[in-house]
Amino acid sequence: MGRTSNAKKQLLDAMVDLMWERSYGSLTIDVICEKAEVKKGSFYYFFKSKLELAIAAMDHIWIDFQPSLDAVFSASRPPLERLALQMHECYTHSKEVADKHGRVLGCPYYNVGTEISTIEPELIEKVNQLLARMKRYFEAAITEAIANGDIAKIDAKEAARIIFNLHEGMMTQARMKNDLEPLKDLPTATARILGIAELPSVPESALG
Amino acid sequence: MGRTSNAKKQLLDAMVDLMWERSYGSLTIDVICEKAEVKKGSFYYFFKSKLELAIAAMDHIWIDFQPSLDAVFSASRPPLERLALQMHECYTHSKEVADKHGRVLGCPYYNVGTEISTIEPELIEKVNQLLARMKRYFEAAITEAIANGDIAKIDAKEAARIIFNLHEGMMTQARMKNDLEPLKDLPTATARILGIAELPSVPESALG
DNA sequence: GCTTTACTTTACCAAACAGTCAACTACAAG
DNA sequence: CTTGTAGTTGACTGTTTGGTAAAGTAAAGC
Repeated sequence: MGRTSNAKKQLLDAMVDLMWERSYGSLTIDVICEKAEVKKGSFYYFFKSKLELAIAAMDHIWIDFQPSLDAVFSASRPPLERLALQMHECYTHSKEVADKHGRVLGCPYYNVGTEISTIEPELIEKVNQLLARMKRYFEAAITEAIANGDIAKIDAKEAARIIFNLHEGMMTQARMKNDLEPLKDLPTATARILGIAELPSVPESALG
Repeated sequence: MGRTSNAKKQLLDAMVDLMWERSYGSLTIDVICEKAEVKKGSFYYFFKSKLELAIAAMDHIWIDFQPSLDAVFSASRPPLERLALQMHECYTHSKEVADKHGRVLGCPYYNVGTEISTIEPELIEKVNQLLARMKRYFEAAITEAIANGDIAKIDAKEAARIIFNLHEGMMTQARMKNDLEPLKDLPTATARILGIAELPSVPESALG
């Protein structure tokens, strides 16, 4: 079967970091290869272009990210608690990333999606698909909260869209200002949109 | 005083369009010059780099945009009506832009701000400054609405941050999906955050 | 240990690119 | 109408870039 390699994974990891830390357009094949410690020939052995690597990198992020989303939105938790935890995790996870990268970075999907939406149709399609998948977690929790009578009857799809876009808008704001403070508005804002005084507090058992 | 020129304005206009339609990173000096119908030598006569032009282009957008902001947030209108009109204008203006450019483009400040925030400190500073200026319109209207007793006493700065970021998040979503529908959630969402059933309707005299 | 196959490496090319410069031109003001 | 000045032009340089291809190498499987 020939020799084995981890160059593909190294390229994906490097691409994820670079797109997050910088931007899609500012990256060159040489820069990606240098960060991945892979020679250019190997790059073209595994990917036919920067675009193809970027699309694969988006899936790569999702595979890393989904387990924590599943944990936060676990059916074992009451729906409003899931949302409260997500808003909390958004802050703590962003802080971890900021500590690791020396800077607040926001949401990689929104960052590159905004940048390339008019330029790279295949990439924006992938980004939209993954963002839609993420939004469904919000929608399911809201639908369940309504069914439980935790909140008044509202349009769950609409509320999910609003909360999700607010979420992303705040992440973007945090990136631009290199400051985590905007994320602290998330629980209050979510509660307001759901028409309740405040979200339930996050149980200690869910933290750390 | 020597010969006159409109090359500088042509470059600024071209840069605004290109950054909005594409992205900052995807632009080369040659592309900018071609769109502006200006030779590269003239580019370097007026600007020392793409970065410097981009910074000037941000101010250029503001100068075009401020009068309409002033009109929408006119003190002659009740504060909640200003917000209602702004949410309405956000849709109609985005539609005009989409008709003209053949695509939904979102907010130029958020677009390039997201892209370059980690790369070009001078440009992100300019963007943040102009976004803060824009946010003040929201904050003033909310403060006045509270003073008038139109809405309950809430933290006006916080509410302005939330509504503003939601606003920008929705514009970004509209760009990514190339679809104006997300913007229709704005009036409902704004009302929820202000803790009222709905925003006042926009008087016909304010339209068109 | 030999062969096949999966991957690596280096050197290379052509195109795209940022940035410069000296010669040139239009025009405003005296 | 002439002179100084603001702006224009195109040709040029060196560098960075995407992309290729041919020779080389490690290991999996027989």
